[in-house]
Amino acid sequence: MNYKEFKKIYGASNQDISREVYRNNPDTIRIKKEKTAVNNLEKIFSAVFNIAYKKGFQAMSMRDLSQKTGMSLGALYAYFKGKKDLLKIIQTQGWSIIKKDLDQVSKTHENPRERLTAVIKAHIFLSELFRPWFYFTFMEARNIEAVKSMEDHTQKILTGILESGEAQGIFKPGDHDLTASMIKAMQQEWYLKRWKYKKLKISVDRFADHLVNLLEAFCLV
Amino acid sequence: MNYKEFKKIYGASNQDISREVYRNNPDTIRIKKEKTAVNNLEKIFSAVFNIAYKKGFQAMSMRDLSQKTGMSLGALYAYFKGKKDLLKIIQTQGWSIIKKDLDQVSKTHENPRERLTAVIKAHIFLSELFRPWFYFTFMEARNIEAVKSMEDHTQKILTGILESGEAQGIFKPGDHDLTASMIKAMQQEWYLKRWKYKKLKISVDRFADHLVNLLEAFCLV
DNA sequence: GTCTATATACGGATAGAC
DNA sequence: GTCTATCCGTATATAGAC
Repeated sequence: MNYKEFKKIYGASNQDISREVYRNNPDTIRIKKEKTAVNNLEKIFSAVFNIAYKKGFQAMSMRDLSQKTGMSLGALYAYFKGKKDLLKIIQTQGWSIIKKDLDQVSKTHENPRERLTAVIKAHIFLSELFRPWFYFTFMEARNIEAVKSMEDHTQKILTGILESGEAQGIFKPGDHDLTASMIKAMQQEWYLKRWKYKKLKISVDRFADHLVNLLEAFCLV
Repeated sequence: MNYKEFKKIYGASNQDISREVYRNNPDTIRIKKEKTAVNNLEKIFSAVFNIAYKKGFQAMSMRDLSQKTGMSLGALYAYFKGKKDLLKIIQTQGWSIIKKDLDQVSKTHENPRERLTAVIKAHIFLSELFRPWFYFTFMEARNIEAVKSMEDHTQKILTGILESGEAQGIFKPGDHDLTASMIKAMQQEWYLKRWKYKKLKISVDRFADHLVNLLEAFCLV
């Protein structure tokens, strides 16, 4: 599975996320027409990610956001109750589609080796597809409990695969928790340091393959 | 070399950094007595790291800082021109000692294998010793050019070691830039996710050894 | 050197017209 | 649905006493 194939199968779009957010927040979003709402939500999220990348969410003023989206201050407040509310929406509501894909992948493949590869790659490919969401969540929501527990969850999936692989004699015994942590660190590297890989001209497929190779050299019997 | 030994040889302290900062900023710091200045600078930095860890530097108000340090607003402004200036001081001035240690380590050991281990461990141990500095810089200064070029610099050291190891027939040929990136990602994991390793009761030595083992399984001929 | 009191600006949020 | 004008709290920064 490479990135191109992955996109065909699982490929949700930013529009899908915005629609999801719109439908999940009927009480805070005062806009009636779904089409305009979804459209503007996309603009808003994109602008937030853009500004927050440069100066952080806290340092972004509503006036910054107004300028970047081309919408007025008043208009913005029809889409969320306030700045805090906007943050919360991004932190919590936007993830349902992404989570769905991750869970789906982690159920495919019986063989531990294939399963490990699939799960690792799926995570990287998703973070490529929705990089701004991943980046923003990491930088602006690191200490939120929900995010920590998500990290815990995906780590446990990896540890589980490593353990069942060991039980089947495919993987070496070892400190699987620690190995799973290292995997997560390397996955995060992809969306945290985009500038580096752009500069080095390293594609997402090359990155993912390298990670899998590195890992198999260490784990396989 | 383990953490305990490392500390004995290279162990600078927070006080050393504060003294360095004091001496490097005679025009912005209005305090005459070095002892009180260094003392209070330590308090200030520690408080900044503490508050910024929870809510980020931008969200920290000067009143927060005043309360946490026990110093008044007026007193704080005798130590830096303003909040922006404080950020800049932390981002740029505090690193000279740390850089010195890193450079020193990277010159020891002729043998590539030993050198790789030494450099990797030294970086992790330094980040343990000065975790708040590393964490803060990552979170609050990621897109600063100076920080990017530091990352570039340390990455090139790693790539260089891998290449010379390949030339000597000790390491396998491979994509050394990418491998060096992965190493950096795993090193960063240590100071970015302290809560996780505390919870799993994994020591810095165990973490560092695991990283070295993982890498050698991949690199050694 | 450090404090308290205060000037000044800026940012979040709302009212009400269109 | 979106705009402009405006309110008001909060944050940075300074003045001047001790």
